[in-house]
Amino acid sequence: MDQNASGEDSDNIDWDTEDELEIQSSPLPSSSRLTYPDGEATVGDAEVISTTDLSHSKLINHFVGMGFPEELVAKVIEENGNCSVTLPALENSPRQEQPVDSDHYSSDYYENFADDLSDSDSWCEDEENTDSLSGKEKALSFLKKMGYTMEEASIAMERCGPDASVDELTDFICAAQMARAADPFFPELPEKPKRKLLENGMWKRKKHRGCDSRTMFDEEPLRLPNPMIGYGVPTELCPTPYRNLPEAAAGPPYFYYENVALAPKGVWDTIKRFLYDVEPEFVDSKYFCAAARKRGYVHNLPIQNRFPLVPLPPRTIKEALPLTRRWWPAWDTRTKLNCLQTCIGSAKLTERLRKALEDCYDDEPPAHVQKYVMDECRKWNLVWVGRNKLAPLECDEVEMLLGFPKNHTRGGGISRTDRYKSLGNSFQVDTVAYHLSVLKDLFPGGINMLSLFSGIGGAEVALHKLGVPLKTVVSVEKSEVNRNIVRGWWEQTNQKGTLIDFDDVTRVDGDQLEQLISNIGGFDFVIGGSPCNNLAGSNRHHRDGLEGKESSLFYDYFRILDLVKCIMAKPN
DNA sequence: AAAACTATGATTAGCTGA
DNA sequence: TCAGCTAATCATAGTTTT
Repeated sequence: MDQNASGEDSDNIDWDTEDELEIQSSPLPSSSRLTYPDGEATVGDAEVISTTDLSHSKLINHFVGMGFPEELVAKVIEENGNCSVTLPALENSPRQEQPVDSDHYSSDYYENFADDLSDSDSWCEDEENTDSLSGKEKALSFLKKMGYTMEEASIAMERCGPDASVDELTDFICAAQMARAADPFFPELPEKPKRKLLENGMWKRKKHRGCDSRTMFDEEPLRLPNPMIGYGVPTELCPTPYRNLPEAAAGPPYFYYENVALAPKGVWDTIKRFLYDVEPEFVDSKYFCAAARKRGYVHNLPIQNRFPLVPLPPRTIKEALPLTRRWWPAWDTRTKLNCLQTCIGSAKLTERLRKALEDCYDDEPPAHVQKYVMDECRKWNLVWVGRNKLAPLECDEVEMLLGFPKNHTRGGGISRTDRYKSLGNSFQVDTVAYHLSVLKDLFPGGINMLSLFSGIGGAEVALHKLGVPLKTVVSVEKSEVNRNIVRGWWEQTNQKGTLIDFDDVTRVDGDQLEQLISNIGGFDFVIGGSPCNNLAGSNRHHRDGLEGKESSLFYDYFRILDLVKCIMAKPN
């Protein structure tokens, strides 16, 4: 077999990363303190941070940053010391069922809030009256009394787990409500005529009503760039632009979030708003390898002086899969594969294609057959493996295209089906590594990393290939086979640092994070790509957007990142 | 019980010519 | 400006085989 002959034995390369990797146990550096410009006027950071749940304080700042009047936020905080009570007070406002109707954008929009705060005092009493119930019933009952629907409450219970505190539950519901309220295209919202009116005329008119009326609704919807090269790719010559990060986005820690670019409308606007208003960087991995992979990345990393992994991977199908070259007909003009997904084409399909081609004598097939074959080839990423023979990619070919070492996902008890699934859900290593390359100079002594939704370890592999020493990796991954893959890779590559496993992001709480941060001296980097199941176009059944069963775990990414930011900012 | 196998559209965005 | 077209898409559910 000469399919390895291209010299891609990346797992055999000496990466010269044998620096001493001492684990630090020093106290938090006071220099890592953050400032929160959003809340500086009326929301006293010090007081808010001292309340029970740190993430709430930043949520408050978000409300201010998103256009809620500071007076209102401040007032609510004054009335209720605990953020977890004040946030629902804000969110039970008209915003929840806010129709996209120009009538509701009048200047008295916020004046309605005052009325909705009227019974906020009674919540605390209700909390004490439910002691006799079980934990779950108690929480449900409490949430119901707070004005949440049973549906919201039970979704939150399911998402946050049975042992979640009321604070965590309300936190989750608030996040979901914020998303729902902020999404002008949310399903239960108005019929089309009004929407059109808004898009065509009313939208712009509102924008010119002065800075005071600036709200989240005024933002232009995000558009995907064409070409999809983000702030630049190694193979396209263009100067790196300068970008101005929002102050609230600044680290520590550095963070990096990933998900599918082609999500339902409004999803990326929501993601952006939660992640400190950082503009997503949309990049297609076809500029890094032989397969397309359109993804959005939200991060606060520097974008100057990036460098790619070398050697550069093959960037055409024929270079990546040289054995297929001799079978490739001239009328199949593909040079790149489409997105590598979690499932492959069936044998029945390739049989149908073979028969359709064999019926065409020995000449070129007629146009309609060519179109039929090409449509299926593009849909299922088929490659030519013989005369009239098409086939889906093998697991190891997917591994290679995604930038993983050969056999990275092989063996150790994982089925072939699960290999495709895990690979299809992974990062493209070269793409991510290009973005993360700036960490090498920033952390020559290595990094402490929090890796959420780690999967098969795309982030870890990328950093290792870059030569960034991994001091501590706290990895959170639900799938046991995936955790085994990362653990196996960790040992096989003779990592000198520490790998710590968790299995459930919804169970990661502030106490655990405080403990971890105090032990390792803080996280330098938080990375994760949350589930795309409910965002991806391939999902026929439950493409429910960010509120979907799995994709709503995005809010846990935000929650955990925000907790880390707050803990790291806290003077110690 | 686990793994393999197979059938199953809709939502976007971009392009083009009327 | 817009209907009509091309094109892409980190998947799920049900069934069969191992």
